[in-house]
Amino acid sequence: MSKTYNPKVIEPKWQQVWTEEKAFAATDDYSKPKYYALVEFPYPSGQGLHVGHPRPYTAMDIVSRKRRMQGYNVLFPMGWDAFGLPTENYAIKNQIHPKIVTENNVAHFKKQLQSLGYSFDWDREINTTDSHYYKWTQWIFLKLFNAGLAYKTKMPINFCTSCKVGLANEEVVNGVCERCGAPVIRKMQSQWMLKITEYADKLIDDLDDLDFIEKVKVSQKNWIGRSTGAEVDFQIKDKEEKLRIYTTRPDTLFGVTYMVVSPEHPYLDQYKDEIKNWDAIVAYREQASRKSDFERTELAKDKTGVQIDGLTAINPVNGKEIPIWVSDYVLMSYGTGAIMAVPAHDSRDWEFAKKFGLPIIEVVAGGKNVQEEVYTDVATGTLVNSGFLDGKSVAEAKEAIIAYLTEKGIGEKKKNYKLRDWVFSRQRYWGEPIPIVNCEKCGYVPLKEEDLPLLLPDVDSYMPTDTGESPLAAMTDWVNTTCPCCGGPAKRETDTMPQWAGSSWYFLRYIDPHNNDAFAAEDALKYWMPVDWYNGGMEHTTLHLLYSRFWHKFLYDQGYVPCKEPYQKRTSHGMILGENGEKMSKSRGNVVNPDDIVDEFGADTLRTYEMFIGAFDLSASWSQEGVKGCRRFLDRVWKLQDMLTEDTEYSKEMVTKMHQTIKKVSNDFENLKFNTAIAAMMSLINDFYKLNRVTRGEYQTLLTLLNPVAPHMTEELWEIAGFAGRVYESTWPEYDEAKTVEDTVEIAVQINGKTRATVKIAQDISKEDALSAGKEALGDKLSGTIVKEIYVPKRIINIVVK
RNA sequence: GCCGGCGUGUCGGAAUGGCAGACGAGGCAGACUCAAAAUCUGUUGUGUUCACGCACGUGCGGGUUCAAGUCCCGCCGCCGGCACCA
Repeated sequence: MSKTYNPKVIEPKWQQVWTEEKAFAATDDYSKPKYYALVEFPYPSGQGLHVGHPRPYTAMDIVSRKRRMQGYNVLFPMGWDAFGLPTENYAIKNQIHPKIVTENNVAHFKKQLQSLGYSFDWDREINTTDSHYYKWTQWIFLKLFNAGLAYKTKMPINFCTSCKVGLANEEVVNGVCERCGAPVIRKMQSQWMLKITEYADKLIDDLDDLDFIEKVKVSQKNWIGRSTGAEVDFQIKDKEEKLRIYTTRPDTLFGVTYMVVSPEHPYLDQYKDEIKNWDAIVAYREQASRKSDFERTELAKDKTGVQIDGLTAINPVNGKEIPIWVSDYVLMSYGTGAIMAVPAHDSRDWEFAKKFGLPIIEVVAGGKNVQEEVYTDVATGTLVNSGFLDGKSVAEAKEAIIAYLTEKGIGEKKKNYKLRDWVFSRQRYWGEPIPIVNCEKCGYVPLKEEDLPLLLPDVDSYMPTDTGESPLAAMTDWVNTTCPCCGGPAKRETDTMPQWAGSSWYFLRYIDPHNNDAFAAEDALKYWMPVDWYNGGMEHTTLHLLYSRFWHKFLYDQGYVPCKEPYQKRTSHGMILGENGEKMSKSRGNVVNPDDIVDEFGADTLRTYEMFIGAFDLSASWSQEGVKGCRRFLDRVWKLQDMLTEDTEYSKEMVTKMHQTIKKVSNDFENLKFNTAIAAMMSLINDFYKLNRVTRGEYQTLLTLLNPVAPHMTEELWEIAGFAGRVYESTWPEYDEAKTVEDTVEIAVQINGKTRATVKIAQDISKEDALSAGKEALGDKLSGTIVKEIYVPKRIINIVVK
């Protein structure tokens, strides 16, 4: 009898063996085929690892282990995305330096991850808060600055009127501060911005050649939101200046009945003296400043606005005078901050016009009465009430009006994006300092490359200031410096970078993590890039994934990386929910700690369960009973050693099943269908139990197939059975397609689509023979006139009768 | 609100348009045991029938097809993202 399966002993044993043997180190042997598998590095929070983390990590660990057995030089690294708001807030609250908090959290996370037996190459561990790392984050920022892609502008931040600090969106709950409950206002602050919009077209167009799951591509395209329309100038009556608007529907220009400018539009201040209801405008502006863009445009059930008394615009195509309103459904950050309103054919304009009793003029026929229902269909309508555009389709009218506007010099074709430039400043301590100084003479001056890294000052106090500025602003010794350009007095930038900065290029650093002369050596980049497979959460699709593609494309344009896209393949995993089907959270009391599962059942059971829990891309609820089932499966595998025979071949009863299982597991691992791969292995083991026998050949194959999922146990069993070497350095099993099919198949025989019998026939039988065998199986159930006979080989026979 | 996704037994979930419910959990029964647990074996969608069967079944309402969980149209419900959480 075998000894009992004890993961508490064998798991640490094998983890130590792997470390000693450097089993999973990526080598610098560039003659071997490479495979770069990447998972999103975690934010080391105080809560420690969550059962959600092991899902993607185990999945890519499986892929990595399989690739090594297939002969690849695999890079599968791990690191820490350690700058961030929660650490800083925790540090302030508990009076511990964020650096210490981070060190503790990282140590905890690392211990937890190591207990799960991942095949990470720990020699390449990185940490975004390490100055040897963020030196290069700052270096990339300087390159962006020098290329004109970083600039400063006034942007609103959330500001708590009581705490006097800038707040993240997450810290604002229903318009009030999460900590103190005081109202939050939108305060204008000078901010660093990155021109991601300059890469908008490339970020959309280059998606075509990438192996990203479709919903990721769709999300990125929608997020960038490219639209083609026109900018048009409307003369302001009795004024020099024109009001420029952006519209995606220039074809509806004859239907304009009013215009709207955003509350932040510069013309309001400019024409202050002529605006008769200035007080009302100011009051409205104040009210709008309390809302986020999201509240203004999307959640607003009721449109609000004020008509500007004193300014009128003139429609350039028909000379009509039209009123100008201020409303917060128009954003300064999209288009030109002003719109022409065509209530008949835009639902927001329609709601606004209905609320304020503004006229609605139909210019595209095809809908119902536009006084009662807006008509926005662009595919079928025909232009009316539109002078020279009458009778044209929407598409024709668009083209004609753009040509007209261009010719007359009153407008032009214009592409626009929903994508906005990236707000790159945070008024926070715990982030990468922005390597810029502000010199009275020279303006914003970048630090010299040799002066990097610009270290985050190591101080005791990093409390927020009450002006909304970064805590760094209070550190005058650090702030006051000299200009790298003229040597005169200058002040350092006190904002820090957002957490997204460090994660925008981390995959490059893994390639050559100890290099002090470059973020990575050229030949190493050439060999390892691009990342072959990157798996991460759907929640990172539009920010992290887009930001890192943007930085990579920039580095490519500057000649620093060898490929224009960082990731060849991108997949996503679903969330692990609590036992009650809700998101796991402390407040809901449904959090499962992976340590407890490892302690009670072992890491191999946790890994198996996380992969078996359901379809990898869908969310799944945790179930303690399900964990037990996976442990039972591993116990059954363990006990197979008592049924082992000396035969090194597959037995005749099992040969088809073996080849089928190798095929199924191999393919399912590639397609992230881990649940069905494990189901196939369970079924295989059930068969061994029925025979009460497993040959050494079958056993060896099984241990290899199962190794990526349950690496510790399979290494132990491999050693006990006396197979040569280690499983991790063995070869992935092959299957013979011809041996995956039985000679005969049992198929259903239907009458009018309803199964009435089954029949066992040779799988390569002719249609005639199949049909007659089917009819025979049906016997006297078959009656009436046969209308049609269908035979789908290996699938079905269907006889249609009347 | 906009964008994306998901609705299948008691539960987690399987099904290139081809016998719905693989695999696991739970239940029931048997073996082992003084007994229980563990383990092993069998069984398990609903209705109806002594039974062979038959009928009904994939959120709801229509449609396409020899054949629909799967494709199309229209609803309902739930989940995720929405730019300073990461």
